[in-house]
Amino acid sequence: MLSLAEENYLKAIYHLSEDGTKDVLTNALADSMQTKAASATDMIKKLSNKKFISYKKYYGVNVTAKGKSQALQVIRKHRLWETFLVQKLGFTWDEVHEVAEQLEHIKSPRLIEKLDEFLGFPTADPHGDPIPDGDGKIKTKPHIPLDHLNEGYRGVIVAVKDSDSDLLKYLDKIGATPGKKIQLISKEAYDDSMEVILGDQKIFISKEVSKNILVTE
Amino acid sequence: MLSLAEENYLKAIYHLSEDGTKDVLTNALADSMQTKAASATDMIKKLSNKKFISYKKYYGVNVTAKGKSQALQVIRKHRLWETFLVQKLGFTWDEVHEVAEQLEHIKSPRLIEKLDEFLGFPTADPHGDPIPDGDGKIKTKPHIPLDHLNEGYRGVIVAVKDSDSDLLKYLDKIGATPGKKIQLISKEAYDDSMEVILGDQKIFISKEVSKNILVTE
DNA sequence: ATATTTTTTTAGGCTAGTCTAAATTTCTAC
DNA sequence: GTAGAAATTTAGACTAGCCTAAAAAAATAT
Repeated sequence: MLSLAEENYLKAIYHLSEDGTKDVLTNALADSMQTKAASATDMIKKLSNKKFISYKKYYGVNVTAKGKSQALQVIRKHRLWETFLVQKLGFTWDEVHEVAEQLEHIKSPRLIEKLDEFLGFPTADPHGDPIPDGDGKIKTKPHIPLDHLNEGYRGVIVAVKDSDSDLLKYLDKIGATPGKKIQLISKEAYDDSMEVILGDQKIFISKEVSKNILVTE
Repeated sequence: MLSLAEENYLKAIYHLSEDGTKDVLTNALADSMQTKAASATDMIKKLSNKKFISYKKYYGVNVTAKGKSQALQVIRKHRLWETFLVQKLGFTWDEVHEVAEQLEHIKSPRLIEKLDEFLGFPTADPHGDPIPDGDGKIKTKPHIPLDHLNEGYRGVIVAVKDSDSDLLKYLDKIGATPGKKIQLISKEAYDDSMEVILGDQKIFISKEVSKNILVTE
């Protein structure tokens, strides 16, 4: 059984490793957790002793199968709670993250089963991120950042990067939410800004924004 | 802002003081928290320094107005979550306490407002215990333990004491839940056991059980 | 009213998680 | 391939929350 702090570190490692594919360096972990490298090293040792990560001194860490499965359970809880907050309690998109950070640590397998059922077994959270099932399996839809595409593209928004609250508010305002159809009308070669059709509106967006909109096809 | 441990101690003090009316002794608090007296003393000092309780060495503690208000907020959250678990997620009566003990510590005033609204502003939890409002006000219904009443009594169950999971299961089985009408047919002077009508059934209950059923009138 | 028992507090030590500062290892540049 | 820079680890210290054992205060019994 992991402590709250251990769970948070493990989740951060999993995310930084891009779902377990890359090594994570101590400083990157410390930055992400807003602590110092020394603290990250301490926690790395603990998680390593418990076999959630494998650790080679000075060269960073990897999640083990055990660690990945544990991280996915936390992510599952986080995304189910976010879905609950938006769909059932009427929270807006950009308000949910902080609360879900707390709720994801509640220990009760039964609660999560029941919540999943109550929400109708959703496969994606309000940001479009996939919700792992009880066994940690993820239904991954392919998704491409909008800035990689060209004039003439038509598709559907599958997710948005949920890094920043101001960005989320903006995306919400222009209606760029998962599930919406989107059409790329023109793209300016100079700065990669673009004009798109979103619902029934024609909107101008910068490359900064288009990088954070993930679409199908 | 209180830590998780501080919140739990404060809540225990409030309950042991019977809603702030009695002094709470160090050993009673330690027993209730399943810790040792020395730990209770440590925490008493902390809560006292922060003005949530008033403390006279060797003579026990009292909740201050500030402490009472804080305790009621935690109790409010606990009871709202219990209501949610039973009404929305289909938990049974006896399963909710442990999970609510965790959920009650989530810090988000907005979450509690929204949850309250989602549940339709309930005034009592599944055990019949009153839910304090946002200002800590409690709608108290008068309630009498069933064993204090005599043959001929008719009334309604307002609450049950939620001390023990086996008791709750039994009460659930015989249908002794808050809101149900109850009629006392006969009472045996020898052992205070009694026969009651509950719904459409005639049931025999011992004094042990009747002490835990709280009724109106 | 004093001796004994009970209760409470204090003293000192432990772990988890954090920090700063120093030591060590790896990387980079020449 | 070695010097300096950057990253990482270690050492040692701090707080919160808990413990045991000893000391002190209050309650009780004769």
